[in-house]
Amino acid sequence: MQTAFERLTRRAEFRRLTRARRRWATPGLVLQALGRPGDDGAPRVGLTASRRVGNAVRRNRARRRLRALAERVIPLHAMCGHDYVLIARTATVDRPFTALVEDLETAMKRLNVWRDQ
RNA sequence: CCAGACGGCCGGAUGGUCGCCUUUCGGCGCGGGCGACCGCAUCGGGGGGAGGAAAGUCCGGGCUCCACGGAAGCACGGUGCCGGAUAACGUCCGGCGGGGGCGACCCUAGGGAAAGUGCAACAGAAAACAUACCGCCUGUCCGCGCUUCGGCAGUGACGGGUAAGGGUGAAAUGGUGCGGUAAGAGCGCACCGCGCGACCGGCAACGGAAGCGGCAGUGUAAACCCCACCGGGAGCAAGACCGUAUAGGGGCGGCGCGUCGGGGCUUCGGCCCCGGCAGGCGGGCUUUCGAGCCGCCGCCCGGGUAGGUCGCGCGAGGCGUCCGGCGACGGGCGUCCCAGAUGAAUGGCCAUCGAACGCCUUCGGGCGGGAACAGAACCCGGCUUACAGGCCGUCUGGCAUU
RNA sequence: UGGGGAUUGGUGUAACGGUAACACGCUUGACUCUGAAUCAAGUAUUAUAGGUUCAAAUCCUAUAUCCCCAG
Repeated sequence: MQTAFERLTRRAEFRRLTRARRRWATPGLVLQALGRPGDDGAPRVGLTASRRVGNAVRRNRARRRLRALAERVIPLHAMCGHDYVLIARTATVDRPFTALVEDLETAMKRLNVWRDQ
């Protein structure tokens, strides 16, 4: 398997992507992406599930589905040297997994961070 | 069989595949160390990986830091029948009193109202300390009416007795009956209620009770309050350790007022200007000419923001069994090690099976449907709240049968 | 984690334990040729559930939602 991705863990890193205002929303999720100048390392991914998604069980489940989604798509198609944040929405829990995959691919293409194999 | 009461337990299952966190064992590699070994990276194998409420944060404790004098008291807050259990509790167990239910059983903040203060709307005559609106009985006086002239009944004014009756209210100074009386009244008597209560049972709460008292002060303390008991304060973001820099504190040591030529001024000490040479990271200010302050360089020390590590899971521990106890619980023995994350692991996807529930039904079943409440964050004991559905046991009432 | 507070018509606020008040709004009617203004009437599970009390928006307990403060 290719070099996977690292996780975003610092609040400042999340805020950097939020301030960039470069995002694309789909029914299943919202994607934020931003390049890291002068760094061509592995992509880094952060996951967010706010209280609007539901109670703790729904939030955990939404985050875990997004994590599984990232494990499947990011290593293959994400451009290196970029940070990504996947934000859960209310529909994330109930949406079919294949539709979530399409959502993420669409969002990545729209933000011009798509990389063909 | 129907209806119900109480207690306990479970709370989706199986498989495939791809992953995550932690722990342990082994292999290879790199780095450090004389070495035992330690650290890092990677690969492979094994073990473990959400709950009965993990939730709300309403109590109690452990643990840590702060304060302190072994404490005690005041304030404030809490608890509140009695006894026990416990590390402790507002929890639990057993018992008592009161209330509810045919019953099993359930509910119960349930100390003190003759220590004091407050409050009791409206209605009612009167609402807590004594009283009298209507009424009932009665005395005196005046007038009127009737009269057989003896009085009689009614009415008015003033006075006395009374607490039966009336109506109000949540609550009205015991209730019923008989006697009694001018009318009445525990005024007297009987029964019931109430108060005190020798004595008896019980560790106690409390229960029983001879006898005494004609009955005495209604309620409210989840109003203030009194009494008894409990509580020092803060919380794992506690607290400890490491510690980045072009940030910053302290100490020690080091780094400077060069010289030559020409000109000008002079209080004759020096000062200024121009040029050359040498040196350096070496600049600025003050000076009593010793130096001082800022500064720069080196070394050392302390604090410490980003961040990291520990705290962090062997414990009032789980399971089994025996003993003591009505029980909560306690004790002995055996056995097991059983989550530890930190933008936060405990999962994603697929398949099969599947309870509830809904629809249809020829009552055999068929179709749909797909699992409630909910996710550890230092730990433990409780309480409270949420929860589809299912299982087990004990007991009560009713019906039927024997 | 610790502490404090709020919840009353549609909205914003009142109410010593004793008929839930006020303003604006809304609805209906009157007045007007019509509208505005005006007048009249209506508009409440006092967040929910228990308890104390003769009586609870008020006192107590639990629950739900929301807000604020400190770290």
